[in-house]
Amino acid sequence: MTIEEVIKSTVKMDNAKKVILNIMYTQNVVQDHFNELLKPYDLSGEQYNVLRILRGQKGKPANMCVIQERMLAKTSNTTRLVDKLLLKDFVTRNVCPDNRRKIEVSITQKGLDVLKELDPKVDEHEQTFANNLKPEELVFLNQLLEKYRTNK
Amino acid sequence: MTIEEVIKSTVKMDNAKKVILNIMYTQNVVQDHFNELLKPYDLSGEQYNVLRILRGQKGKPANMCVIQERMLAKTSNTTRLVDKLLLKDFVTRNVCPDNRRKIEVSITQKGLDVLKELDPKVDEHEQTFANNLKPEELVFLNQLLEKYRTNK
DNA sequence: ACACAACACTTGTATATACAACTATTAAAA
DNA sequence: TTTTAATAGTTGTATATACAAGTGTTGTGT
Repeated sequence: MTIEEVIKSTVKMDNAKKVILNIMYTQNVVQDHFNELLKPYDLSGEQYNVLRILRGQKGKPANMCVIQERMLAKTSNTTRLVDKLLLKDFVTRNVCPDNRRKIEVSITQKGLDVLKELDPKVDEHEQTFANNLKPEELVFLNQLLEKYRTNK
Repeated sequence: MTIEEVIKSTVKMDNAKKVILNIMYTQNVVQDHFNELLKPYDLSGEQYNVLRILRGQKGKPANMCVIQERMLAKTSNTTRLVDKLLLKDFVTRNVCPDNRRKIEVSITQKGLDVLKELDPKVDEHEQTFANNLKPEELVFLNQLLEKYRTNK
């Protein structure tokens, strides 16, 4: 389905306009698909993201600003995101002894377990889309997107 | 900046994973840029979108479900979106005489004026990004994104 | 004609996000 | 040492979005 069909546009658009709509819409489609996957686990996409960042720390706790800078969407509310994860016992939160302004957030075993259960499903999600392209097209798509957003 | 640099990833990712992050992040960058543009006009991206759809009707009013199906993000709340536009006198809303379940929404002159003022800025926004790619790359990016999201 | 289903939209509620103001702690300057 | 500034997080408020239930209108079957 072309982007013109998606938005039922009658007029012809130039490629600069089309590419923006394509990026927006594709992100939407991918995100909807991912949210479906997460729904049974009562996790939002951003919450999952935080758990991934914490697992990437390999045992080392992360403080709030580290989490924030590693997230894709620079959400202004890491605190409340971590709150939600805390309620589900997926993370722990402690004041950093060296610098009491800082908070040390770590993933719990329960958090690691849920990630482990999700891993194959997330892989499958990624592959579902990636399989629509040849390996070299995938590489090229990455390069084009990177180049497209240069210096913003 | 590669997507690995953006999220400060230490480990190597495969291309299927990278492309998803690239799509998510690029959408984010583009959207932030666009929101900056709209800020002085007190319009959200979705509100702008609705105005564009209404202008596309060329005088013919659109009812709620027409607006909804033409939007990229299938938001469940066209009503409240139109409410906001109504408060700013950018649209009118009337019960359809032929079928009183339906609502006819039309853009006002004030709405058309604000779109006209925005047109060159939106063009510039689109070009800012598009200029990072050669014309044939832009075409290819559109094709790849379209192919990537096939059948979802 | 009446009951019932389908349609088009609205409203309530819970959650998410954006932005700014606020608190506590530490670092730097006077 | 006291004041001031910078840092790290938190909280309040307003707005946005998602999902489900509700209202009024029209269409269909008996």
